[in-house]
Amino acid sequence: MAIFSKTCEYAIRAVLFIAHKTALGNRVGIKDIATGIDSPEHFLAKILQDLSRKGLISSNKGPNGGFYMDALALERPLSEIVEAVDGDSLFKGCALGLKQCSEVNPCPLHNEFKDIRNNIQRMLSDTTIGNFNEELMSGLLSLKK
Amino acid sequence: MAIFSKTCEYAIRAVLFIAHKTALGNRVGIKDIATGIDSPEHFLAKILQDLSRKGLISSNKGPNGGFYMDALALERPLSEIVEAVDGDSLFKGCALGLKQCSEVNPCPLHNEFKDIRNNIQRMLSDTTIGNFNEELMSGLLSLKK
DNA sequence: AAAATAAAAGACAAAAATATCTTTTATTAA
DNA sequence: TTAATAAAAGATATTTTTGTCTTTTATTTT
Repeated sequence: MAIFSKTCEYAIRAVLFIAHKTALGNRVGIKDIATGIDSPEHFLAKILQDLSRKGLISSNKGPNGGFYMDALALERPLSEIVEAVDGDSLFKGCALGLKQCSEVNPCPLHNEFKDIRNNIQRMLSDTTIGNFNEELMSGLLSLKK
Repeated sequence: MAIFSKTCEYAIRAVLFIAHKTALGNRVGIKDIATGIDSPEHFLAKILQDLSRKGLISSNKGPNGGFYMDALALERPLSEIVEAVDGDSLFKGCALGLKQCSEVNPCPLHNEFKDIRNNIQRMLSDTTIGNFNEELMSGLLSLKK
C-alpha cells in the first residue's frame, strides 16, 4: 500500500500545480490542472471543491475563472493538505490499527514507529506548498508520469 | 490513511500472536487467534491461508490442528509479512503515485521521502517476528483494542 | 439581456477492500 | 471405520475508494 490515498496524491499534485501556475495572479482551469498532473478531470474537480471549501485554495466561476492561491496560501504546510484529505492517522494512528494503543498500552510496534511518524509529520509541517515553485517552473520537478 | 492496509494490520497482529502462543510446539486455532487479536474470523482465515501458502506460517488440519511457527520462522523479519500482504510500494513507491519518479525524474517529494522510506524499510527488516515474544507473553504489549 | 464560460453539485458506475456464511478436505481419535 | 475437529476453499455481500457523466449556478463578455 502507498503512503497516501490516491485522492491525496491527486490533491497534493494539483495544489502544487496550481501554486506554481498562479504564483502571480493568474488562474488555471480544472481541465489544465487535470492534464498537467495526469488525473481524471471530474474526480479531481471533487477534490478541489473540497479543498476550496476548506480554504486551502480559491476559485472563481465564469470566463477567466479557475483555481488560484494567494501569497498566504503558498505559506501553508503540506501537512494541511494531507490532513484535509487523509486525516491525521498517518501521524497519530497506531500502525497496527489498535484504537487504544498508547504509551501505557502499546502495540508491539508502538515505539518503533514513533520516530517514523514524527519524521513524516515534521517533514510535511516544515515544507510549504510554495516551496517547490521555482523548481516546478524551471521543469526540474515532475507532477505527472 | 493508515500506514498499512487493514489486511496487513490483521496479518501482523495474527502472526505475532501465533509466534508467541506457539513458541514451543503448540498450535493455535483460527478462532483463538481471531479472538486474541480482535479480528473477523473468516476474513482472517483467508489472510492466514495466504501467509501459509507463502511459507511464513504453518498449519495442520484436524484435531489438535491449527497454526504454528517453527524456530526458523520466528527469525524472519516483519518486512516479509508486509511485502507478502501490501507489496513493496511502501518502501519503493513514489509518495505522489508517479510511475516514473526517480533520481533523474523526481517528484517534488522524492528527496524528502527518501529517508522516511528507508527508515521504515530498515526498521521492518531489522525486527524479527519473534522479537516481541517475551513482552507479549508477559502481557506488556497489546494485540487487541 | 443573451450567450459563453467555468466551477459546483448531483447522480450514477466500476473497482477494490473488507466482511460473512457455507461447503469441502484433511487429520485425528474413539 | 466412523465421528469429530479444524483448516481450506468457495460463494456471496457490504462498504469504501475511485472514476464518469449530466445538470446547475455563478460570472463575464458581447
